Amino acid sequence: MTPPAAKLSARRKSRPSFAPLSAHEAELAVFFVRMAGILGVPRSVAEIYSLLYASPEAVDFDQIQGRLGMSKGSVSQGLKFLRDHGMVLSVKAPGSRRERWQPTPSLAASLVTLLRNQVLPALEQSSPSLDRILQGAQGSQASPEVIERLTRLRRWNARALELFPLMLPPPRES
Amino acid sequence: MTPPAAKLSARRKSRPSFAPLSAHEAELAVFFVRMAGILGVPRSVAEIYSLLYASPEAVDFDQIQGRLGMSKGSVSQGLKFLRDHGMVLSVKAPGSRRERWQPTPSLAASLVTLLRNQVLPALEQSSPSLDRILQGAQGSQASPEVIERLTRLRRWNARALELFPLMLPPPRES
DNA sequence: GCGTATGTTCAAAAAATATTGAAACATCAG
DNA sequence: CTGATGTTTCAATATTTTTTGAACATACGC
Repeated sequence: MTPPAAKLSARRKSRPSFAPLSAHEAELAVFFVRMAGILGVPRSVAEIYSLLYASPEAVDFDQIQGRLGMSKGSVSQGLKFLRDHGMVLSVKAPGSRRERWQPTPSLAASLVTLLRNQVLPALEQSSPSLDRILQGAQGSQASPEVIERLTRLRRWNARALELFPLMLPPPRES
Repeated sequence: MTPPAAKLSARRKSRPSFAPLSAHEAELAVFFVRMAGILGVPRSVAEIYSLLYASPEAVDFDQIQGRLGMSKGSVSQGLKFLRDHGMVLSVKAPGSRRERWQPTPSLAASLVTLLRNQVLPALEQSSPSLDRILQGAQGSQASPEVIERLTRLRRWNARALELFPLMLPPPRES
């Protein structure tokens, strides 16, 4: 099936051809993918982060796409996710429009941000609900045991709500 | 379409017919489903837990199935999940083969167990990987920056690994 | 300013996950 | 013992999530 040396010297852009992941890079990706799974972060996002983490230099869009063999769409969405959660930083080389990416210095801080962003909205949304539910239970003749449970639940919710924001300053302006 | 009073007095078992969830029960379920989502716990499991949580008395298999309107399979799997993570307890009424379920007293403890069960295996599996990766990086001429990152990562992994088991005694025997 | 290098969006396809239900299994009350 | 009750299993199905890729936007170097 080998096609006849496809119109050689296609001037357009020497078809970059990126190195596949090394064994160690691949193994690190497995690690990150596994951990990400626990928080429901998609594989592609974990792979991107892993690549940046194992790279001495900042990595650009095309390298990410090429070395991980994933679509533009995935790279774009993955970087958006990582950006939105403050997990990566971009550096622009002068005289080029292209952005190059690297992991935020502290992985710990990144994780806290991620966690916060996932949990806080849920807690906030639930707060009024819990109040309503508890009041309802107290109004009707609900069992003391259930009321006790609901009370504890609401107390927790409230405590988490005031504790979380202390863990880190709110996400930087976009 | 009303069928002719379907053979009345079908002796077999008066078709129990379970009450649908009350407004408050439903709202609580939304809360638990939302929280469970963060940890990737399926909706059906959260619904079951929520129902038990809001019930003054222990609840049996058929009631769970009936009130939540879910299949036997889901109820069975859901209870298995909750059982395996120490989140529910069963009580057997004397003279009946049927089990009745209630939430474990401490939701906090349940969550820790759940977390531990999800995270620990991942950490353990990853430990040798990380060692290998780091050694590889040190062997080849990897950048100091990357080596530093990998070192920190492994230190974390190790620390988490020794910290986690302290949080609660290992899951009770089945 | 123009044209293209660079990135984003989003509908459709693919993959992963959860749910169902019927058949197999287990157990205990009689 | 045994048969009905109570539960689990698992292949098939339904649902949700993720990925793809081609069309669309944007802005920068020239």
